[in-house]
Amino acid sequence: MQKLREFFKQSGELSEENLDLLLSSCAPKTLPKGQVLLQTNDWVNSIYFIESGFLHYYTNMQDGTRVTLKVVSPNYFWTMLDEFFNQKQTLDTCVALTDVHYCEIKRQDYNQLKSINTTIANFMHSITEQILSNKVKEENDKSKMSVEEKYLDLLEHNPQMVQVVPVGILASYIGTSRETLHRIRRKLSSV
Amino acid sequence: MQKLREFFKQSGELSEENLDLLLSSCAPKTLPKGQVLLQTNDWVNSIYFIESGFLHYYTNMQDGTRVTLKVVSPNYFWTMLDEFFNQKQTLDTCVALTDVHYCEIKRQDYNQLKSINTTIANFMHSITEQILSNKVKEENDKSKMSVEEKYLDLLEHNPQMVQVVPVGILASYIGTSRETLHRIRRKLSSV
DNA sequence: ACATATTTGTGTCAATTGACACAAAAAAAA
DNA sequence: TTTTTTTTGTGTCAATTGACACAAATATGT
Repeated sequence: MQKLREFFKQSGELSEENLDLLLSSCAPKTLPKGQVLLQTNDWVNSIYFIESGFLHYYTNMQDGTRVTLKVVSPNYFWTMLDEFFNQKQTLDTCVALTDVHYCEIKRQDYNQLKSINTTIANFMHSITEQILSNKVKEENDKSKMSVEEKYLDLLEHNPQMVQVVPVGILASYIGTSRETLHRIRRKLSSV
Repeated sequence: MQKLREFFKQSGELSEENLDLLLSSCAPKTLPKGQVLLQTNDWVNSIYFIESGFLHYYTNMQDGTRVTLKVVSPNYFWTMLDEFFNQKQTLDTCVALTDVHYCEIKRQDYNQLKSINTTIANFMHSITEQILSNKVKEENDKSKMSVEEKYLDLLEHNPQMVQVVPVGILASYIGTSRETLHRIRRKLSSV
């Protein structure tokens, strides 16, 4: 849980005591490559923090194709937020693209944490605010970029993801076809 | 502030007393059509709740074009989140597309509210969680839709916006060109 | 190590899209 | 009301893209 500890530390000031309280609700786990984390009809009862590896979060379309909603990278909190907060079953799927080490926080523990003391509650609220503002910033930045720029941005900021994740999934994540992404890569390598 | 009062009421249980405390930090204001709410180099020090009218939130690109980041509709909280939470100056612009009635909550009041009592603090955290999960759900839903489906979805769920907002801005919001959106409208009206 | 399954690289072709240009209509300003 | 500005509707054309098809290369499982 080393990376999660770091994440909490740099998110704000927190006594060692409170930090330990937080971490005591986080259970370290492992998911081998190819294994399912969540799938259609599952209830979503946890938040996940990825310590290492990549997850593929996608929708199964009626025609059998998959639309990538997110490739989850290390050092991020992730869950199916609508389903988690509003206690719904999901229609989507999340599988491990590589072996994954993660920490799991169950809804019950998440809610309990908020009632331990106001310092922890404030800290958790501020993390939620940061996740929200990062999310929106990320989305805004993307809407200014072409497909090629999005790919270059990934290469720059998350090269490991480009190496590890199959091109078809990358393309779907960026919002284009496998062939178009391939054309971009060919062009870039020829220059 | 009638709509904001309704919004709070249906977001959770809150005594009349706490509701009044919340509303006492919200100042009702008016912005005439065409007026600027926020522009390049402004500091973002408030959250806004739109009671009526529409705002246009966009980026000014280097080549002079504008990329629409959001058309803000009534009954939503909105601000430039990254700039608000992280106290930055913005590079973007937000103007009124129609006369707008809104409520303003300043950062100072927002932070003070959280310290009044735990009920209010919990309530505010849960609103942040709802905004976050709605945002992500909205984004996921959109990534499954074609341009035409996005337009039909707007027609169904926000017809007033389609009526009031210029086609060029709608197109940019949906992520396409004015001409393509026009082709879609022509096709739909001929059927 | 071998057999099987998945992913990649590539070409062709049809369909979609964006860029440009401009007249008509509508809205805003004077 | 008249003038000016903004927005809309439309056509043409070139460029980009997605769909399909398949061989080569990798990765996976036994």
